[in-house]
Amino acid sequence: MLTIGSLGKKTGTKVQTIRYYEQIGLLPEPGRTEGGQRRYADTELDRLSFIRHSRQLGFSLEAIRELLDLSDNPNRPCHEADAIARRQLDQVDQRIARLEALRKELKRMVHECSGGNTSDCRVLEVLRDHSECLTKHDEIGA
Amino acid sequence: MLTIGSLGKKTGTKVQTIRYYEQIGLLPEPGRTEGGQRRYADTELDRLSFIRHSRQLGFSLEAIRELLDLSDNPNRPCHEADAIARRQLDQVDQRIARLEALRKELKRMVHECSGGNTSDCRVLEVLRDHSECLTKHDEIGA
DNA sequence: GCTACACCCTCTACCAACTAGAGGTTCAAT
DNA sequence: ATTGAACCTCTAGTTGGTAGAGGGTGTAGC
Repeated sequence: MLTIGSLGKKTGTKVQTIRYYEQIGLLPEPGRTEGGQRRYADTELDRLSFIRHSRQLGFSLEAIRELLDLSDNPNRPCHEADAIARRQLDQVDQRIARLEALRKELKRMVHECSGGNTSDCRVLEVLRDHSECLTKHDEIGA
Repeated sequence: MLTIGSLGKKTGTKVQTIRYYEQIGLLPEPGRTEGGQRRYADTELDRLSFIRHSRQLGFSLEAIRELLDLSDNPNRPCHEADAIARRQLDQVDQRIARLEALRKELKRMVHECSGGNTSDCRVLEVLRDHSECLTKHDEIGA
């Protein structure tokens, strides 16, 4: 039986985060000691590892909730889990594309700056005047 | 003189967001009509455009606050603005690198899935068992 | 058995950067 | 004068946690 602190150490999770996951229903309510302290078994360790690993791969807590649900029902078809992962992959692809457009623009800004006063700073100038940009980037950030 | 709504339309900003920027001191308090409605001049239009453009390039509101400050003082040296932009560029580079590691892992997961039941789903299996991963990705997400 | 002290408990509030809605007022056109 | 869109303030919600106050518990050493 693990205390919340040692569970945290084993999974690389802060204690508050574990309680937070319990609060939003991602982790079940664990057993307690007489004095009211949480004690965890290996099932909970596995579940928390699953959650943390999924977070590292960028899945949202909502997506993880679905994945856990699928994982709990071994006879449900696999394509649902697959679809969630594919969706995540798409999002990552989109974010990379946006960030790369961003990088290009920033690099250009920074390279054109030649020192001096802010009155003729290229960085500020570009920020002031959108028309100086190469791309439209309506939604580049995010 | 612009109403808050038309200022929003011109800059692609929601009305609530403009009020929010005012609240946190990014935009000055504008003039008001007798009835208390905000009215904006071109200075504010420029300032909001600057903010929105910077946001599109991924700058934080705090960074934008500094940039606006520099922009307001034309005789301050340019390298400060340059440093802020470089910092942003570094962050973007790091995010891209992390996302690319992520994409690799996700792609592998998805490709290995061959349909069937969740009981032998590769996606779920990889999430369960970190050791199946190619990279360490302690901090891949984010 | 007693004491120290690290660890645990709940609760509230905070972070970024907005967004949404309730409930009420004003502006401008007809 | 009336209508209706747009405005006002205020509060609360979003995601995924993090921080701190104020107090209780578990256990190791003596």
